[in-house]
Amino acid sequence: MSTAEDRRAGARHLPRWLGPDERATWLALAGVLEMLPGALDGQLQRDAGLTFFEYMVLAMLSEQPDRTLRMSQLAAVTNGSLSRLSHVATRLEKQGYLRRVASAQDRRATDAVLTGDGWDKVVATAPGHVEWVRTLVIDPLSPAQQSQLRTIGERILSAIDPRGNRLPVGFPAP
Amino acid sequence: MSTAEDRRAGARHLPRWLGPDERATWLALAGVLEMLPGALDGQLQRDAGLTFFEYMVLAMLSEQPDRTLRMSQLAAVTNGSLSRLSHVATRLEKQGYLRRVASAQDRRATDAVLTGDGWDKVVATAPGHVEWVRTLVIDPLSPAQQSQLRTIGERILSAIDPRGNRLPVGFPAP
DNA sequence: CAAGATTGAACTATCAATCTTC
DNA sequence: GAAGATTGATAGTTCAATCTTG
Repeated sequence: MSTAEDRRAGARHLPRWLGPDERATWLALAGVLEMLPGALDGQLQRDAGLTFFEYMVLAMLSEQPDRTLRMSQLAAVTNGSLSRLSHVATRLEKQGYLRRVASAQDRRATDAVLTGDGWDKVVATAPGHVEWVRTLVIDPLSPAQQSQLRTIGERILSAIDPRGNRLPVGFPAP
Repeated sequence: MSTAEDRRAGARHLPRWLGPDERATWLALAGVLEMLPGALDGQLQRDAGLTFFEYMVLAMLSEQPDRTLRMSQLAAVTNGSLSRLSHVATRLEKQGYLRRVASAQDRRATDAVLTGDGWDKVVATAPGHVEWVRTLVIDPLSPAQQSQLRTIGERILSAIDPRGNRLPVGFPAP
């Protein structure tokens, strides 16, 4: 048996609408989703001519002992698709910040390697970027809130991708 | 007096690097920033042929008593730029979901009005979208965490835009 | 057939310039 | 001159198709 609302909405179950508190939570997060990427891209674009995703690619490579990562692993740690990474790698390669070399072990695979110029770029860019991240995200939050945000973020990520191919790689500390 | 690190980085102050906890917090949030928009867009694109931003535009209009909002106000409540909204409004207008009419009071202004088709589109789309939002962000969190996320999100938004032109408008409950 | 990766086309967003009205 | 809004060009992302190797 179905209700009038079911048929109107084409839903198989009565939709569980968000309550006032849930709605406020969601709108706050949605606001962050719309605003923060632009704020991050803006600083990096002005100061370094990089997008946030491009910076993350270079930064994640700079964390590796040999400054090298398989394309598929690099995509995982930057939370991007392989296709997106491939396009970005083409751009970064043209700018001389990384190069791609065929893997010796698995001949399907490609390794991305940070060049000397790429390393210098990260070293030059990281301080301003980290300052900006502090200004927008870290400093406005108490240590308790930072801890809460970490847990909350990890839960949401698990809901999006239960497999969770996110590797424990680091943030640049050159 | 400046340190070697200052000169190397071109920084005027010693960069305050993120500590391990801060770094984990930031990486968790950065992961959400990269993954969640795609997950939201994916559901809406498949089920309704809409982007998340397009859905928000229609949903915010559907909240208004007269289903009408000034373009600049609509941009504010959807956390988008006026330029972005203008392009999106052109697309939505072509699809018949909204129309734009010159304001009577201020002849510089334009009012966006949700059409009957636009209303129907929101009614048909909202249940599936709300279910997906529940699955990804509400249900994985305890009520306490939801409350924390709201406060945290609002703090970050204040850091990005201290003026905070965000209006108290609602979520669709058609 | 699955995994790793790349490519081109279509789409979306951003930026600067522009126009009109207050 | 500033506010409200639009436009065109540029740049970046996504999607599906493709290719090669395990």
